[in-house]
Amino acid sequence: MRQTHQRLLILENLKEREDHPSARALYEELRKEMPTLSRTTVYNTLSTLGKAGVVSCVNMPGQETRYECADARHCHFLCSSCGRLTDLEFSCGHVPQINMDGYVVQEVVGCFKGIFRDCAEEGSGPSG
Amino acid sequence: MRQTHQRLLILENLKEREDHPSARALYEELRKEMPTLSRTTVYNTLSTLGKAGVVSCVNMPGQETRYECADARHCHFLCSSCGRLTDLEFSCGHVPQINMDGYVVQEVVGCFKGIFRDCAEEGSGPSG
DNA sequence: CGATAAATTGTAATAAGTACAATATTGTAC
DNA sequence: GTACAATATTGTACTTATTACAATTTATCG
Repeated sequence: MRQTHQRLLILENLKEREDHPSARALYEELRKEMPTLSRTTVYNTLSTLGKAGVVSCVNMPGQETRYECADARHCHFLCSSCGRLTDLEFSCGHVPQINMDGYVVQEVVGCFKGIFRDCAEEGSGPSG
Repeated sequence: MRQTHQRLLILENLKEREDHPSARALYEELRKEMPTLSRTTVYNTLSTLGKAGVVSCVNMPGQETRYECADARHCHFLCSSCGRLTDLEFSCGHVPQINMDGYVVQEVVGCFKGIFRDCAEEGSGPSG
């Protein structure tokens, strides 16, 4: 894989931040540093880095796909009030067990949806 | 909530099948029985039933949102070869524990991606 | 049955993501 | 350093899931 300015920029940015940005968010942010950057490149790069196992993504209903650097397996928590997506320290522990059956697991997408206590106390909840 | 033909039809169909259809798939299927059914109604109904806690949905990268009747908490397995989405009997066991911290969990979205042994043996994998 | 509030419908819009062809850049051989 | 081939980037156009909205229809209650 070639080392291009765009790829380095995207990967560096993804390493620095912990807010699991979407492709759009990355594009908006990085355009400030590299105005010629194209949306397509962001998607391509995330896809390439994803296939290379360097980047992984999180998908939740009604949300854009959000990306992070792939490291140890962990789960995610999405706050339905503020939209922040954070890492949870543990990983789902059932993976080895389900390899027994009729399928082979390649990837674990564990995600928890709820609301931060802060958010719950501030407003009166996500929909009110 | 009003009891309409459309809602009953959608809910009944969702109860019968176990393939976790997408809104589009439901629409295509149910149009045979009710040709006047509109796409918007399918989306509206799934959203309404979702808010009522009757229906839940599963989201995986690069996939349409797929729906099922909400029952006991469980995880899902998506086969990257044939696209089938099946229920896994267990649920992620960490939910009570993470209620301790700074957030309240409302929903668990546990999903495992991989390949059915059948699919793996038949072809030479999803991309070949 | 008639009123009213809610649901359905179809069209149009939004927006995430992809395809593609032209241009530019990278890594390598010399 | 220069030339070359392979790969990456760019921008536009397209696809497609989902949402917005206004007009029409239907469910429910008296």
